[in-house]
Amino acid sequence: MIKLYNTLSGKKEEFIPINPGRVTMYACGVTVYDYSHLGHARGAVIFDLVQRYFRRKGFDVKYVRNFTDVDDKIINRALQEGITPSEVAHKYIEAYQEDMKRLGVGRPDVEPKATEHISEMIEVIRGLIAKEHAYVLDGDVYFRVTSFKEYGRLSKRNIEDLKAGARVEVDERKTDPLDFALWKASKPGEPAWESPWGPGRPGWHIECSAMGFKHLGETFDIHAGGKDLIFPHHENEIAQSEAFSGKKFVNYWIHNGFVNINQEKMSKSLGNFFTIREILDQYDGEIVRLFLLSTHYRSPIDFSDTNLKDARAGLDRFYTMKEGISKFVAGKKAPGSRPEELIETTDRHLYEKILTLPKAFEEAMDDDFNTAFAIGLIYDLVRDVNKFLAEVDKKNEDAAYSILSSAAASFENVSRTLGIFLRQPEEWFKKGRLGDSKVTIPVERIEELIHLRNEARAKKNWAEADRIRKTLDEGGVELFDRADGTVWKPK
RNA sequence: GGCGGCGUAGCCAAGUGGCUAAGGCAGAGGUCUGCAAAACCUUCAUUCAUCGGUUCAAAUCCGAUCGCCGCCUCCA
Repeated sequence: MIKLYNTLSGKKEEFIPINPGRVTMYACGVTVYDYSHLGHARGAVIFDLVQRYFRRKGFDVKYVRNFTDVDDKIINRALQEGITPSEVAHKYIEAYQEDMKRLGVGRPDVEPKATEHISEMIEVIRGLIAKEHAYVLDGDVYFRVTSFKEYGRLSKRNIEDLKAGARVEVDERKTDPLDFALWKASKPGEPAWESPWGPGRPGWHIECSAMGFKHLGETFDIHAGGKDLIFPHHENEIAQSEAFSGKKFVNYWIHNGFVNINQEKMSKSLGNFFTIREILDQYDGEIVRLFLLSTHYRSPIDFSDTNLKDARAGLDRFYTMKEGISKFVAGKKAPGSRPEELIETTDRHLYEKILTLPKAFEEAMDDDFNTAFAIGLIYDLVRDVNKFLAEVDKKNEDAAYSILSSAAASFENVSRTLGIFLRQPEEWFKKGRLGDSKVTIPVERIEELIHLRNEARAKKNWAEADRIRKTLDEGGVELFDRADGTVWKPK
């Protein structure tokens, strides 16, 4: 049973799909007017994981994440860059796709663009006008907030409070200051589509309703987005959708917390943001992904160098263990039948823990996608497996094989869902860690120096060995002499 | 001003009524190692912002206080 925190009720609720075994899910994507920042990455990573988790649990999932490709900011950007708005949108969609790929975020089933759903939006607006939930003003169309009695239910506000605190400059023509635009008449030179109210473009909120309707139906299971979208975006979506269809729009609303810097929300307006690609220049995508998953998705997460380094250290530890397992298993044959019987009683507990990891993982994930706890479970078992590896020589070989190959399988099982810890250790140590390093020596030269140093070591020429170590150290390379050979890592 | 949230060890972070308050990083001591690191072992919160209350029992529920943050304007 999956429980998730529903913003609508303010509580964790058992997930009950509209159609048994199926999940329809919509996540608000990005407005493509610039490179996306780490805050956007957080939502993308967590909701990608949510839909993957539903699939793991056997649900047939339809996951939709949109691109807002028509908007004031895109128009402004186009003027700045001297290209058309659609060129701006195209450029940043491409960039977003690259960023997502590097973060291990899969492509949703549908990635609708607002500009490709203009006629659907017009239909919804037309319906809202017919039902007197909307009105036309000089080529603009506004939604009449007071016509929807449940307005404020999601964000837990009432219309009076909103009016009292309103900081919006009031457009005197609107019937009510809270009314929001469904359709905006275009000024000359702006992107425009024909409509019953004259040439114009859609307001922001209407796209998600129209695209949700089209791809998922008038009522769907889950709608996701950042906490900052609760009001007004999602509140407005509910109002216009339910006023139009007369049906409940969405059963479960889930919202992720912000990425903070020095306890402040990372945002464009504060100017304290890092784009995903800036961060990926320094840290491998897997580090960033692990960092984002190591805090519960509804809590704020503080972006800092220390926290990224912690994530990197965690990956080092995991891959060191994975390497240990591979080294042991390599070259050995799988034992015959019932090797479990050879496992010593002292290792029974470990074996049990290994076999139940996927189940424990699911218990954590079932509880509102508690990835932080799930990762804790993995680290906990890493420690136990390392302990076992440290004395594996004393163990029965078949039993050890059985334990370690089971461990590899269990880790693989949960890693596949989390989208981390999936690489080969060599690849992690040679490539993954290189991203943020200050390694100034070419890899071939490093290997060559290591070879020379080992020749010196073989002759017990420690002075020469240490000189080479120092040279590499100055080039940002750290050496580790292990029983099975010398390994290097970026500092 | 309205609404919402948060405050757990040096740092990050789970836990939201009841076994020893997960896990990680950093630190300390040890095993190992030419040196070093990794790995392993040991250690590291009688206590959960503060003060009251409810309860047989609270980090977990209630109230107050202090501090921080978010939304109310485009925002993941």
